[in-house]
Amino acid sequence: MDTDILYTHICSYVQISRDEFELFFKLFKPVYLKKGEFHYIAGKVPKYWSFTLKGCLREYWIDTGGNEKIFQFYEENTWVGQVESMIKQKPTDMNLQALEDCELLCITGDDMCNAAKTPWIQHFTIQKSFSDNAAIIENSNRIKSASPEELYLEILKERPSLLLRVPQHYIANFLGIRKETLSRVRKRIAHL
Amino acid sequence: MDTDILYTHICSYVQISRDEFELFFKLFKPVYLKKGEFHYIAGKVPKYWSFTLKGCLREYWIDTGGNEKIFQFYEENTWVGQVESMIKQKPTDMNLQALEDCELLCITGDDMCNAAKTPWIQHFTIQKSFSDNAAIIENSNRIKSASPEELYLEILKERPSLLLRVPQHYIANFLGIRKETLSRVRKRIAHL
DNA sequence: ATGATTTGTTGATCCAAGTCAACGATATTC
DNA sequence: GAATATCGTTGACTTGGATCAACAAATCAT
Repeated sequence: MDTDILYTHICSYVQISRDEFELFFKLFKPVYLKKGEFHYIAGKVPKYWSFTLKGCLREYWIDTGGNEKIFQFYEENTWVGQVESMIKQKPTDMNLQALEDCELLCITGDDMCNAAKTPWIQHFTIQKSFSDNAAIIENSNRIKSASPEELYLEILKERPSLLLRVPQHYIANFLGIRKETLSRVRKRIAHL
Repeated sequence: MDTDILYTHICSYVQISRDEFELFFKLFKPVYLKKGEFHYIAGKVPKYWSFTLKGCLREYWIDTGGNEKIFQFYEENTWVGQVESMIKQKPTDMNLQALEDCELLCITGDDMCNAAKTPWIQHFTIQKSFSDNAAIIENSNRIKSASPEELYLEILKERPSLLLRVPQHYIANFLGIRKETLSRVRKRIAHL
């Protein structure tokens, strides 16, 4: 198992030695998902907090009208999990599904809580929580205020890799528009 | 100064003694805002993290089109502040304005960081950050998926006090619709 | 390979909300 | 208490995106 990727990632939040990292790393186990499989589903408490090594996943919930709403896509080197739900042992309302064969590094809620007694891990957790918070707000604001065309151009600029691996109708869903509308937006943009 | 309100509030997150609380409480100072005044503005780093004792505030940002977008209203017994911005000394893009004369309890970013060395305060901070996180996601999801009428009915149910003290056009802005549309929604609902 | 499913495009129509404008009602201010 | 902002309602009109439907293209399964 190549530990470099996660080590590098964590170092972007906190300065730690390789040894400190290895102790933490021992708590993770690899999980492999086939395309289409679920890592957690609505109505249950997720088992793990996970780091994506390979693959792409979509996290969605079902709205009151019974429609799937994609909340987020996760690609390589991102964390995914329902921390609040695991801590409080409260079922999540999100579903996490692999869009490709995936390879994750997973830690249980309990192990994470214990690990958080270690100062640097606690610090990492807090930093991450705050920056997640800010990112969610920013993302939420963006979606609230932009037109479909602006949203698509933004995703084209910010996350071009997504567009190459995720079916368009999922992108449309994520942006809160119909697949037909996205198709037309793309056509309009191409003609510019 | 009546310390009961904040003490009770914090106890809903962590079990602490009155003495422990008083030590923490010493770090807060009262701030009074007149209707219309700003507690922080976009482009600067906010000075304080604040607990609302009295009054109502709106937090908004300016979108790329130059329009005000209300992100949240704050009433009594809620925390308001840009934690990420204070920690990283990075200017916020939010404005916080008093909609009524307000009374806040404020702690500086530095004092908060120091205080976070105390275990219960750190625990409180983490818990709050996680639950904020979950709340923001839920709110963002709601706004994404509901019709104006559903949104208004929800606010009517969840935060009826807001409707009594906040001008309707601010509510409309918060819901992401025009004031005329909200007026018509209200008319329709009244006729049911 | 071939049939079946998933995915993406295009056209026609509809409708909810935006826009513009006028006006009433309500607060604020001096 | 008159003058002035602010706030809320209503009407007429426009429009962007949803909806419905048909089909084309790509992918998958056996």
